Amino acid sequence: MNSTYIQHINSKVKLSKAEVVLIQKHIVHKKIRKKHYFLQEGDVCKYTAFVEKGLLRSYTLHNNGNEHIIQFAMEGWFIADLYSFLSGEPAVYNIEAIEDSELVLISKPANDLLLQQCPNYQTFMLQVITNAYIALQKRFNAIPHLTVDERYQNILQQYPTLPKRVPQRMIAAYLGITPETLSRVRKRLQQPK
Amino acid sequence: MNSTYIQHINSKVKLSKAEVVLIQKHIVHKKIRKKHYFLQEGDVCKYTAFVEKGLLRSYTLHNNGNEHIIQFAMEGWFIADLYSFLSGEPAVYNIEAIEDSELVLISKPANDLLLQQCPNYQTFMLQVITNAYIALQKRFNAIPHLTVDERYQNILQQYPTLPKRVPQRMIAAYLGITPETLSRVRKRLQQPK
DNA sequence: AAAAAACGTTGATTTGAATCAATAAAAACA
DNA sequence: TGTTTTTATTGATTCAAATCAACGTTTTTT
Repeated sequence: MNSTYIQHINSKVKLSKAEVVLIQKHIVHKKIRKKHYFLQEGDVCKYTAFVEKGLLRSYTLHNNGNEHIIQFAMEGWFIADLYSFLSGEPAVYNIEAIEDSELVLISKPANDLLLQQCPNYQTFMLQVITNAYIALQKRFNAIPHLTVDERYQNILQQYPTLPKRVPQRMIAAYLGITPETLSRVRKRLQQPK
Repeated sequence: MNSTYIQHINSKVKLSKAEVVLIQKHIVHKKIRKKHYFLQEGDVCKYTAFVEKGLLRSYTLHNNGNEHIIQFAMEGWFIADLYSFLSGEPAVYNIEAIEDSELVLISKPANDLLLQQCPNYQTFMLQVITNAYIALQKRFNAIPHLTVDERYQNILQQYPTLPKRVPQRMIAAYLGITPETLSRVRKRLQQPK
């Protein structure tokens, strides 16, 4: 049985057996435990991680010490500091496992090689990054014209399991509001009208 | 002399003469006048536009009637409703020329063909979309922890010519603030301390 | 060139979320 | 299992930006 990662690529672009072998040769499986860091701000992001199992988050810390969560990555998602990965500059994001997780790691050299030698891999990556861009634009677009209440409902709709898997304060940090405000949002939404 | 568009691609990936000819065969040059629309919300985005000259903006309208500007696109930038372009669904963005502009249009069929038949074109596109993603993430990341004043200074630094080319209220709409607030920001920044 | 529309500034008031603060509840730990 | 640490809720207060409003200026239109 192939890894979830290969299956995932194969569901988007049809891979030959040779391509499967090539990809398999260049990826590394890794488990990471809850609360452990996949990446810390200041380090170079040496790998892109595909989440086979579990849940991680990327975030930045601000002057005042509070966090802004950039992304939650669940099964089937990628997570990395893409700029750091591509440029070799120090990362600006921290990436932490929220649950015990199983990752597939792709190093920069492996990624370069696969992009060059496996056209289907490049096609796949173009799809992945395009989807990520569209999703981010959609999220970005929602900020100025939706109320906080609507933004919370949006995220619930998009990730119904999220409240069961992450503490409320992280959802607040993702929405860019304080935990107190989120608590009040939830209260408002419980008492409809 | 090749079009700016070909030069632009060629500066990122080395194109063969055959590739240049192929690309040239599949692009269309178009001029668009100030205040005219390249795309209107509800229509399908049939083309991606590369800006050879001029300046455009993409924006959405909200209930209350005010605009949120998603992107300014100057010389050397792409602009489109990417989701609509790729999916064929109606666009959610309006794209309007702020100045008389010269565009290179790439249709969906042309794009598909070039991605398939011209590996360098695919490599180029992967770079373009990756850079766009990183830029958007950076912009997104700046929102929660920078003050409005800092965000205005950021955009000035990034696009020093912008205030000369677009009305102030559009910069406000880009920053997600009201024109009144931007006016006050500018006043504050003029009187240092 | 005159009229109309859009734009930018300034002031007064309102408002939604942040902050400060205290307490209860749940989770992590030793 | 009991203790400590994190998390969630609720209330009071503050604050930054939105809104409402008025007015002069610039730009566009005819």
